[in-house]
Amino acid sequence: MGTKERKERQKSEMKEAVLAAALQLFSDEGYDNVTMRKIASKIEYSVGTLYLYFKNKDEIFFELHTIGFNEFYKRQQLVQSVEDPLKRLSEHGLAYIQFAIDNPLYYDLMFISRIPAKTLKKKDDWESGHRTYDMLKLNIQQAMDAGHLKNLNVDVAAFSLWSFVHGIASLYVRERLMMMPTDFIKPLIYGALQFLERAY
Amino acid sequence: MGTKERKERQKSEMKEAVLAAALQLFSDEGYDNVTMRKIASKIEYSVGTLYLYFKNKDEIFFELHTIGFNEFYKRQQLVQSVEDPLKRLSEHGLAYIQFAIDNPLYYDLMFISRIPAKTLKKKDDWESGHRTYDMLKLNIQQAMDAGHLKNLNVDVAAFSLWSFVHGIASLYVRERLMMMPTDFIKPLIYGALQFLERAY
Amino acid sequence: MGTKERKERQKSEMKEAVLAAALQLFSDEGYDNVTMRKIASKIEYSVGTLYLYFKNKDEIFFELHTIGFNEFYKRQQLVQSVEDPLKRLSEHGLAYIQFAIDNPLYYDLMFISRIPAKTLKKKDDWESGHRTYDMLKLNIQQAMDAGHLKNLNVDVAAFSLWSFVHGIASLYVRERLMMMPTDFIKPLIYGALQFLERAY
Amino acid sequence: MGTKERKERQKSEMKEAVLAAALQLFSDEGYDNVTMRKIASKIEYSVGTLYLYFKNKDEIFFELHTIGFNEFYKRQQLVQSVEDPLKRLSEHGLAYIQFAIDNPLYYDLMFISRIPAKTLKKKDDWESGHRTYDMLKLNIQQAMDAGHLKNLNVDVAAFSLWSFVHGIASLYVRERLMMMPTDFIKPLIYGALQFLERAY
DNA sequence: CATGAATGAGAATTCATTCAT
DNA sequence: TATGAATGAATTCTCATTCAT
Repeated sequence: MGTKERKERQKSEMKEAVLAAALQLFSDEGYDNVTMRKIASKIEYSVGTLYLYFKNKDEIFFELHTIGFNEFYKRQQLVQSVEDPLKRLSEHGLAYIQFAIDNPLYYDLMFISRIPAKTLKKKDDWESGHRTYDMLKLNIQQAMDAGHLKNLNVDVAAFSLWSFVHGIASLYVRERLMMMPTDFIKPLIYGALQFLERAY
Repeated sequence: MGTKERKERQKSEMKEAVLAAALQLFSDEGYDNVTMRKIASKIEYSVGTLYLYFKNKDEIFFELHTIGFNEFYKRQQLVQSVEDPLKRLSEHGLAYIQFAIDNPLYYDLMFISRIPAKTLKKKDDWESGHRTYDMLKLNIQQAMDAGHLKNLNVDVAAFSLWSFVHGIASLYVRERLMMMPTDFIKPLIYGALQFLERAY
Repeated sequence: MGTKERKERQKSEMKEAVLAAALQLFSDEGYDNVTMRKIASKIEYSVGTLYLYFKNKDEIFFELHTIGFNEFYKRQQLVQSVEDPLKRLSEHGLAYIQFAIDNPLYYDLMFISRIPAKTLKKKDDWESGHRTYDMLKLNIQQAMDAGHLKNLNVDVAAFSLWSFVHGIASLYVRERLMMMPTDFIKPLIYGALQFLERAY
Repeated sequence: MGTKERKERQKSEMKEAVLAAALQLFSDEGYDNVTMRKIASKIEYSVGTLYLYFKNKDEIFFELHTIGFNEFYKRQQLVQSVEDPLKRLSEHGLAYIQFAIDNPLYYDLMFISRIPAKTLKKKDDWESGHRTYDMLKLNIQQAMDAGHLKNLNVDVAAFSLWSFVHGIASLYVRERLMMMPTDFIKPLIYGALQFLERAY
């Protein structure tokens, strides 16, 4: 029945609206300063309504967490189609940062924020994080096999690359770059990625 | 008067005790879970007493912020005595990370945490941040003048270096490295700093 | 019209289902922990539906009250067919307790529970309580006329008998006898009734 | 110091005021209908203040429970000084009921109310209940040894006596005797106790 | 200087009830 | 008739802050 479908759609639209509001508030005010009241009033509903869609506050944040990691993993995977190992490595870093630029709120939630302990217990999420790290190590190994990144330990290289892109992403996401003229920021980021390649 | 001085000293000892307790709690329980009551009971005073030394909770954290930045600047300055420009650059990075390792709570507070908006208005703090960044740029320029870091823009290089060390420090401070064996972490960090030098 | 009748029947079947669910929940979770949602989900209807059959939550419990008192009175009346006054008195007590054993939820609701003040206003219910008490007094009088319960005031005797059976029933219903081995409880109760007869 | 003592006294006076208000409300409105707000406003304090004296709502009720059982046990013990076993038994019953008459709110809380599960866990309280029951059985045995209560099982007798006095107390406490003229109630109760003795 | 009592505002969550569909 | 979405008011509990002593 069309009716049933419409209802389903409305329900999921509502959930999305709640999640979007929560994500925005979370980014603006920090995890602990987001109250159910604030989320509710942002979407102009009563507080109780939130509880029709989510069991409790934690669940809202856990759901955002999951969505973020899924999208993250998907993006990272796309890079794997690049043939040349060195180019793949570069694209990998670019994709990482691009994810942060495109989804700064998610990046913050996933990689910077302190997260409520309860949420952390559900380890499934971290898996896509680990899978991504393994993917990075594999790419590094293949680049090494192709004669690059000489005289380096895989773990050190992986950690270095991750630190670098995480540093960039963090500064961008937490707006520590605001001192720079806006037009300047992205060239800076891409410049930094090129800088990194000098070390390969 | 000696009396006056003693009182001053006692007063500042008390403030330090409060700040130390607050910093510790901040680390143990996360920014938002630090309550005035917890700070007070940690130093075995009553809550009301805190208000004799600090106007309010924000002021406590603002003061920590200031202390952190001063210490940070002092540390960075020590490096300037190194003659060789390239060596100086390496030491600069090392000092940055060493600060984070030695003072993870301060690093977190200064470069990662979200700070209540009110606090941020007092811009004085950031000054030592800016001074440090200028110092970095100067060091880079001098390294370039000495023939290193060829074909690079100063701003790009400064941003790259900062990102790199901030990335390392962030991952360390927010315990995103917990997946690694403990003994492994510091070699990894020093390895990463060497990796960076390949790009010089 | 048959249609009308069928509808009536369906309506009253629905009401009964609601009342049964409410009574059960009342027993399982305590009066105040029964929510409309729980009742509704127990009979697998939506909450709103309850309001088609009952004005509000109070009405549900008031109706249970009424049903209980009616059943109670009916049971008590059956005893009146016993010829011998003394035997009739004994049977009366037994029937009282048997009602509590067979319908602990009703007994609780009727004679122990605090009922929302609103409900109590409707005094009709108590009538069957009064009628029963009058019946008891009549039976006592007739036993006296037959030479039993010598030297006793009717009111004192009635109150004594009622207290006794109510005491037993209350302890049973509110599970204050749980310390006793299960098999022991009913013999105890019947023993107590015989004990009472020693005073006749 | 007198100051310290005065503060102690004030503190315990406050606790008592809270407990008294809670007990009254509890009796008037039933356990679950007593809210912290109601208690607070009855003593004309803010809600938060209650939490300075009691950890949470349960603790208030648990404390009342404890006080009640202690007083109860003390009262029951007094009777033991009566020499004559039969007289002692009578006094025992009288003391039981007198406790209920003097402390109807406590009696309700202790022997009639449904109590939050958490409270029940702390079994210490029940001990004085059990000790009292054991005392009753002992007294019965001694009355039997003195030639009374012939042909009776101790357990049956104990249960009968308890049921009887509990029945009276319950009806009194829950105001099921309101249909009787006030002046009539107490004579009725004492009459009932005499009635009971006919069975000895 | 130090305290501890007090509070008002605000947090998460629950629930009886209403109402458009 | 039946529903499910929505809400307002209520619940327990916490906390930064004030203030008389």
